[in-house]
Amino acid sequence: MRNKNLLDIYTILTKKYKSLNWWPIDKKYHEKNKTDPRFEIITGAILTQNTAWSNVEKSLEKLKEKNKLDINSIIQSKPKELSEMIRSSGFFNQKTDRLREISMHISNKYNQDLDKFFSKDFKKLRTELLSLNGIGPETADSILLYAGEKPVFVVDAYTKRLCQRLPIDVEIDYDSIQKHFEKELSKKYSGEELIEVYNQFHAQIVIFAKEFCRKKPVCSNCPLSSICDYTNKLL
DNA sequence: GTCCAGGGCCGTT
DNA sequence: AACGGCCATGGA
Repeated sequence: MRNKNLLDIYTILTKKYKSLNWWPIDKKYHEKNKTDPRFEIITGAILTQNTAWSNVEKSLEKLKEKNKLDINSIIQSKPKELSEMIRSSGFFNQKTDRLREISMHISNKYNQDLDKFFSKDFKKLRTELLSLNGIGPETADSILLYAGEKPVFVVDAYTKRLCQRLPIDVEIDYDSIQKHFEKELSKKYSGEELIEVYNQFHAQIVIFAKEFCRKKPVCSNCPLSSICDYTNKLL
């Protein structure tokens, strides 16, 4: 049976993983420093590009130690200082440029005001994000969904792998997969609830793929084995 | 020691 | 349009 139903998959994964707190932010830091917590998500989205989150956490801690986790501080920091603080995230020279570029953009065009930034029509905002050097579709969509709370489904390497293995009948490119997920999920959900489903489902897929649907799959005890062709082929 | 992680860009076919 | 090389650290 090809073309697995996304709603079925979501139901199964929700049963297993309950409610995930996927993109934690340090609320206390931002309350104390009167900084915008959404910028921590923007920063994390860039730092985690092809990088383990554990390495990103170290960088975020360093930025917080030095009270630099805000747009203005990033702009004011010397590039060398900044790249040293985010060293643990890897690709630190590029990521320094990328953090500075998006910070400059939000500063120049929105006066460093993320309320203004995110109040823009999110489809236009997506195009705008993609025009920045170093912001590709996944980073843009992570920012839109997790910081902006916009109804945008985030696709990543794990989502692609899941689609190939189950399989889900869709072209394996970012936009096709995203469209398919958004179309299917918005049949059942809407508004705030849809946003929460996008949030949870993406998080579930990442956790699930790390645990079971790895490059070398661990199919024993996989919660999706009953509907996965890949598993059944192996057996 | 090797592999790879919550990508994206740029140059070559 | 598709593909390969490149960017770099730290944990498994």
